Amino acid sequence: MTHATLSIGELARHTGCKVQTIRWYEEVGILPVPSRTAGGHRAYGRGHLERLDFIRHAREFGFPLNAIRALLNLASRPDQPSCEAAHEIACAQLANVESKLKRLDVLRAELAHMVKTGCRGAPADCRILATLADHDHGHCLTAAHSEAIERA
Amino acid sequence: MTHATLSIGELARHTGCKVQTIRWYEEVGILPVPSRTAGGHRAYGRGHLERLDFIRHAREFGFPLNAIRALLNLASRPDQPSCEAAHEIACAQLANVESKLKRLDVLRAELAHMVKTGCRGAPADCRILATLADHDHGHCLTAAHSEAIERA
DNA sequence: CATGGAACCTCTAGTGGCTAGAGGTTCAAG
DNA sequence: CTTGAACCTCTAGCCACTAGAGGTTCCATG
Repeated sequence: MTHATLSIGELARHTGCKVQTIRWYEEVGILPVPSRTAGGHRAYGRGHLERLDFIRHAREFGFPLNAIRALLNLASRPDQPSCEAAHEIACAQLANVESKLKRLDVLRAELAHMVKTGCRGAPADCRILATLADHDHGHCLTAAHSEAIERA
Repeated sequence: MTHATLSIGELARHTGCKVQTIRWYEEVGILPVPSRTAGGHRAYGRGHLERLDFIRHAREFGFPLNAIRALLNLASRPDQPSCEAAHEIACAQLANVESKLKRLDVLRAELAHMVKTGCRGAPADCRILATLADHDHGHCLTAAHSEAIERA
């Protein structure tokens, strides 16, 4: 009753996280090292469950692990500046997502244009290959994608 | 006059590609091995320049290297089925970008909500940390982000 | 022709966030 | 006591690069 323990598989089921991922979170120090059974199996407690829930949820929001680490530190000691710092981290992530969206939107328009134009029967007239081969970027809708558009 | 050669640095300048990246493209076999000077420096020709231009341009459209490899093969021998195959690859990339856009849009809305709600003075009431810690996802606008929203 | 510094060379390791597999051990149900 | 699922560690791979160490070559000056 005091503190039931969970195997790594049970923890995985409870959190929707893969077993290997849990072990990897332990390795990179974002999830505390659990105690072990006599045979060497990991035994997790409620604290681990909550922390992993937090991590998974934050990952779904796209926060990188470093940001999650910071958020977890803030959450663990609810003293004064925590809230502001959390706000900053969330804002940074929002800005990140917004910039990705912008770049992807440009990209979509260009790709859609490329696909739509297609080719006119003859393979030599293929617009897709022509667009990609074009030195002057003349087929592009914009030149705005010049700096690393992927890595989005 | 016949075929001026370019050093790796000159090729980099002409294509907007980093020197290391060019070497890496060679290593993974997407850019042909160039000839060398007596001292062992790489010497590139016009063919390399054009191919690297194609690669860079395609990368700006977010095509993965494997797709670019396929596109280059198609471009090199303009026989019948090339155009259709190129179209397929471009469509796949467009679909890819569109699905990323959808997921990022959901994400943006949720993040914006999270940031906007903020906290109400007391750090214990911080909505950001609360949202992330929330087991039931009660603070989320949607539950649609459940499957891997990042990797976008 | 000597010199110096920029540009080149190879090789290794790191990024982020996992995922997959080999080869072996432990646990729990029957 | 047996079986087989779940666990263990360790290594390597993914993608597309990027960074750095430590050494060599090139070429424009003096």
